[in-house]
Amino acid sequence: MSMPTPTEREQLAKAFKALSSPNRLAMYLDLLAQEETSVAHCCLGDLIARLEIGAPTVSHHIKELVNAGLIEVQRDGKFVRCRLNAAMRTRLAAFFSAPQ
Amino acid sequence: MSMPTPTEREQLAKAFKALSSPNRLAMYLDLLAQEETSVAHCCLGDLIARLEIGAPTVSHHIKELVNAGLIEVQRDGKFVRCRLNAAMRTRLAAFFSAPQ
DNA sequence: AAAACGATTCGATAGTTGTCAAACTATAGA
DNA sequence: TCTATAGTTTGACAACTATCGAATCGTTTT
Repeated sequence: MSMPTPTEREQLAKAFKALSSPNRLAMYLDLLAQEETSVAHCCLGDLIARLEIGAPTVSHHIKELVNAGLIEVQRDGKFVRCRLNAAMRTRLAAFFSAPQ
Repeated sequence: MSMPTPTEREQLAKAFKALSSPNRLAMYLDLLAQEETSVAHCCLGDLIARLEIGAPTVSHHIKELVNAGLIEVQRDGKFVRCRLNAAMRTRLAAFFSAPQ
């Protein structure tokens, strides 16, 4: 991996900060698992049910994850569907990958 | 990547928290760059010179990075040599790698 | 032994953050 | 239009954190 520019470094720090809260990491892992089992939908209610925190907190965390570029959301009627941002995932994988 | 256990999740969150501070991420990047250019030594003074923060703060950050399993340190006379923990790096790469 | 140097510990402080309860908005269905 | 459901916003607070200056510790050099 080549040396990130200062801007890239800030984006990386932002992504890591987003994943540094245990509950936010759990949310990311939930979406990761969903990705791999091809389950179609994942709305905030699902995440709220699995974690032991309130709706406002989940809503707040989702915003952080979106802002960090880690996930994407999309309104679908009453629901907000969440899924991983594949590009960012690839980028983070590259960051930690040893050269060659 | 298989679903991490709760303990693994906490270790991951800890690692991400350690990388979420811009200055700590800069330190990690410094060591990463060193790794790839095969420069032998890197003591705290080097990191202090490159960042604009004081020695006590750098010392504190180093402890956090060690505690998160991201780097390793070793006393060498007056100096403290720092280098990446390769195993943790591999683990984090695996975390973000898409399946297959 | 004394001075110099590299690093750590301590105490304090300004700023950040995870969480909640209450109030609110938006959409869907009766 | 009324009601229920899904999610958001606001305001507040306790806990945490990045940073600093001053004092201290450990090692090397003189």
